[in-house]
Amino acid sequence: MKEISIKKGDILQRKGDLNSKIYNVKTGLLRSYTIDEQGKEHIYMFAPEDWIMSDNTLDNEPCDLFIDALEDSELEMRNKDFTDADVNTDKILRRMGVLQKRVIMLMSSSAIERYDHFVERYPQIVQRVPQKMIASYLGITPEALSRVKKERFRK
Amino acid sequence: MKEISIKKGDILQRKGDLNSKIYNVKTGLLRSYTIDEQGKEHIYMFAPEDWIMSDNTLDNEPCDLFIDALEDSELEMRNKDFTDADVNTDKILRRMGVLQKRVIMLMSSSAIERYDHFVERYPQIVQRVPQKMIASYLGITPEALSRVKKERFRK
DNA sequence: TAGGATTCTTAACCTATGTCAATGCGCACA
DNA sequence: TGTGCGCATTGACATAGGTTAAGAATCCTA
Repeated sequence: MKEISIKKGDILQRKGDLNSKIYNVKTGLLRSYTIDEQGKEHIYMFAPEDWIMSDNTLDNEPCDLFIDALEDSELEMRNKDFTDADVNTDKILRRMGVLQKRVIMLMSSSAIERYDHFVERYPQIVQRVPQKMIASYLGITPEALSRVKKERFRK
Repeated sequence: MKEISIKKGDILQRKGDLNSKIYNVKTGLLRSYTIDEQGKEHIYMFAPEDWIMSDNTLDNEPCDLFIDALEDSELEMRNKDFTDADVNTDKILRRMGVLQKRVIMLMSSSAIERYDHFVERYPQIVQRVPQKMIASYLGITPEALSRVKKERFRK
């Protein structure tokens, strides 16, 4: 285990890397994202204080995700061994719960429903990142998010 | 831990239940799915031999998923305590890897790309379930899957 | 082996969201 | 105190996938 401090914009991991670590966020805000063949960015997860951030690419293949800092951050970095007591089962379970909800919402909810759910669940993050990143997390374009927010207002 | 045998069609868990268990599939095939407000079914996961099946709804809330058997199956059923040696970290990591890939593909790939990926990754499952269930897993309608398969063929 | 149920395909039409381009705003910095 | 840059908004248009309905194929099961 190693404690590290990083600045806003610093990159911790790049898509294709092999030495994937697990980060425990003490202060600040991390983001993981991928870039597809068309060069488009898709945010996979935000990790504010008290969350863990890691890439879980299967089979020790080159990882899929970039990880960078959206704010100056202090982190604990360790190798991915799950038995480590500090990466406790509560955080793993919470992570799986978030992913389950996310998959279900991507499959069954409209853009505006996903947005409302996000704002309700993560009001702090909404304050801390530009709206285009929230759109990216929700799986839509910034233009679409702008539009659906406006449309809802008309009702 | 308890060993149970169930028949095709048997339901192990319903949306809204509280006593969520974790199942280790020894033989057979399970499926988890949700039903949205419009009554539409969305498959969350398949679990063939050697996979685990569980609901990871957050905060001990009523669960989101139905779980049923697509084939006669033999299972090990246990409570959700992660420290149990038999629900090992390999399976947890594999599960998180699958979810990560799933989220990324839902956000960045077209229907036909998701289908091709599924067929490549799970050829056995393709043989064992109707195509409309694969469509449901991919987040599209059976009609759309039928169409995109045909369209690809035209090229 | 027939008959009903389920699944798959196809077609016409619809809608949510993407794409592209233009504009304006707000903020950091010279 | 301007000015440049990233971000948000808006509009016109494009498109992937949804909806509905019908028919064809397949499969259970009596």
